[in-house]
Order: sequence, then C-alpha cells, then structure tokens
Amino acid sequence: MSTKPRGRPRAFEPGAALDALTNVFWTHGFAAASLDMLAASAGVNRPSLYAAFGDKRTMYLRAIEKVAAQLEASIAQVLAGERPVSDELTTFYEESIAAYLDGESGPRGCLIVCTAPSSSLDEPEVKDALRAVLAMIDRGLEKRFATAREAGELATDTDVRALARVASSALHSLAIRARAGESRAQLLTLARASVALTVGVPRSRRKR
Amino acid sequence: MSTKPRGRPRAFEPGAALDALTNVFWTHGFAAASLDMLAASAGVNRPSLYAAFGDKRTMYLRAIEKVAAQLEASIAQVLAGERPVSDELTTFYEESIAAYLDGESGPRGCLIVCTAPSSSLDEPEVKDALRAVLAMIDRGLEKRFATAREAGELATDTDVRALARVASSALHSLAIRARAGESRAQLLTLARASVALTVGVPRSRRKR
DNA sequence: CTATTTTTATGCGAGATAGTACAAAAATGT
DNA sequence: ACATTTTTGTACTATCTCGCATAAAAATAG
Repeated sequence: MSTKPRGRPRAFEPGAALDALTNVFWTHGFAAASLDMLAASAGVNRPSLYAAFGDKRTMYLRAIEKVAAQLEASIAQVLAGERPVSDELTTFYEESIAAYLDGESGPRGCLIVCTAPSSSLDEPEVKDALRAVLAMIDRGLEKRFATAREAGELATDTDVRALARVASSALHSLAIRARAGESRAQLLTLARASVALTVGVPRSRRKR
Repeated sequence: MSTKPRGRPRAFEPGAALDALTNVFWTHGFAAASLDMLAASAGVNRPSLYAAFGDKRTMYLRAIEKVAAQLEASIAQVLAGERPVSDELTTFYEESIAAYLDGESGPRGCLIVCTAPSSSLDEPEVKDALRAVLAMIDRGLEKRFATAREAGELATDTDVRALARVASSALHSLAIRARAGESRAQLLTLARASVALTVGVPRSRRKR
C-alpha cells in the first residue's frame, strides 16, 4: 500500500514537531511566539517548518486543532455516563486542573482559552476556531446533562443547554486562574462549588 | 498650589492618551500592539510616549490598572446592596455584557480577561496584575453575597467565598465568549442561568 | 550509473520593531 | 533680552521578524 516516497526522507516526525510547536504557543501565545523559537523547539529549520505546516498562523491553528481534539476525547471519555453526573463532572474538572498546572516550567492554563482570545481580533480564523471549541465544550456538557436528566439525576424541567454553559464557564475560569497563578486548592474549591451548584453535591461528599 | 510648570507645555492630555493606548491593547493584546500603532492612536510621537509612560510593558500595565479601577468602581456601584442580590447581580452581568460588545469595530470582551493571560508567562508583572484583578472581582462579589446572607437572601450556611468564585467564573466566560463572537442573546442566557444557580431567580422573573 | 524527486541547510532581503540621541520649539524665571 | 527647563519631532541604530531562493544532500526509479 504505502510504498516508500520518492525523495529524501524527512529528518523529523511531523507529530512530534507539532507537539513542540504547541508547547511554544501554549507558553507564549500566538503573537509572541517567533518562528526562530518554534523552529528551535521543534529541532527543525524554518524552511522545513514552512514546508510541513505553512505559515505561522497555520501552525497556530494546527496547535489549536490538536488541543481541541484531545479535549473532545477527554470529554467523551470522562463524561461517558457510566457514573453519577456529579462524580464525572468532578473528575472532568480535576483532570482539567491537573493539565492546566503541569506545564514544563509552571502552570499555564489552557492554550485555547488563555491565548486564542488575545489574537482573535487580528486573526479571524483564530476567532472562528475559538468559537467552535467553546461550542464543542458546551455541547459535550449539554449531552451529559441531558442523559442525567433522563436518568432522573436532574429535574425534568432542567434547561440542560443553559446549565452546560454555566458548567463550561467554570472550566474557562479555571484555565485563566491557573495561568494567573492560583493554587490547586483554590482551583479545586471553585470546581467543587461549581459541581454542587450545577448538578448537586456528589454522592461521595453528601452529608447524611 | 499647582503653579505652572517650568518648560514647554504638553501638547496632549495624558489621560486621553492612556485611553487611546488602552484601546489599542484591548483590540490587539500586548505582544501584537506595536509602538507605532500606540503612538499613532494617541496622536503622539514615540519619544513623548516613552517620556510619559515608560516602555511598552509599563503602558500595558497602566492600561490594566485603568480598566481594573473602572471595574472596581462598577462593582461598588452596581452591587451596592440596595436591591435584591439577584437583581443587582443580573444588572452587573448585563452591564458587563454591554461593555464587552461595544468595541469600536465589533465585540472584544475584556482587556484583562482576554489579553492578559496570553502574555502573563512572558511578563511576570502582567501575571501579578491579572491575579490581583481576579482576586478583586472575587472579593467584590463575596462581599455582596455576605451582605445577602446576613439579609436572609441566602441560606445561613452558604459558603459565600466559593459562591463568589463561581459567580466570577461566569463573568470571565462572558468576556471570552463575547470576544469569540457569541451573540448578546447567548451571553444573556448564560448570565441569567448563572444568577439563577448562584443566588436564585430574580423576583422580577419568578413564577408564581 | 544517471536522472528524478523531495528534504535540508545556509543565507538572503525587505521590512518592522523597540528604544534613544539630538536639535529645535515653546514655555517660564530673572 | 537672555538663560533655563521641559516637550516635541526627526532621525538613527541595532535587532528581530517573516518568508523565500537556492544549492547541496539523500533517497528512489530505471
């Protein structure tokens, strides 16, 4: 099937290179990330980067797509509907917080929530990608809440759409707060309070 | 008291110049705002800008301080404790949404929430300023909720600190969503749902 | 072994960028 | 009138920036 391509083989793996690009954008944002930094981080020369990914804006959009895909997978996996909705939502926040805090040199929040808004007015495609990701998060939570409503975990008259938007808000705020330097304990306080307000106290923490 | 200064008088008003700088940073963020843009927007030459405000980073920090002061004033005024907490909180969100949507050329969210996170890892002072503003918002809401609890509008065992952090989250999200292009109606839906979840349905909208 | 194809690496080049030096300008003090 | 003080505006420098042109390198095809 995939017979060997004709010319000189690539000296780098595009997937690993995109990981490196994503890392640079995550720390510095779009505008402050220079091509020299990006190329050095990927261990590749600038022309090779251009050949593989296009210009800087395209590289940034690829990074957003990559993170968005991971996030979508995480939502599908954690909010699978196998445990009580409050437990799953708690896990979702906890895992997000862990991801926001574990940058190579300190906390850095979410690439999309924390860096895309800044460049979204100069780069319409970034704005579109940002809006799409926000909508994807809303939809993922809405779907889980709809299941919970059917299962009797939420009142039958619950507006799951609006509820999902509130639950997403906590996620956005967690990303920003993590990047601003808030402690894990502070972030967890917000996460737990948000869960309690949106879907009720988790069974494991309910007084009795 | 303020006898006239000795040398050639200023040809621009520093307050108006800072407004112009703030405007540029609001649209483009810190890194993408060039000194040429800033100077042109303020109608001033670059050396005059440097003399008045210091370097670009300092200009950006002044812009953040200015917006933070306006926000603090808005919180004190709108959440004064003169009306039911749900009404005041609704007004607070509505006014914030109006501000997020009324940029000169389209919606642009909040300068601090939408642009500061992106440069906060490269510029520690920006990170500190961002964290301080987030804490200020949390405190302002917490204070109002504490008053509401004393007034019997919230249950006596309400954790007003955690509640305030959730209410702040909605504000952060509104800022980002506005900049991403969500409609006023979408933003209002989130605002109303957040009010309902945190402090209950406003009297004016309560069924009976 | 030669031709072809694709990637790599050096390096260029046009332009933007941040910050500053310096002289002219515009005010006040004496 | 003249010196002093402060701001203005032009010009400058040194550096960075993006993106690309071009030739060498490394593979396959025949």
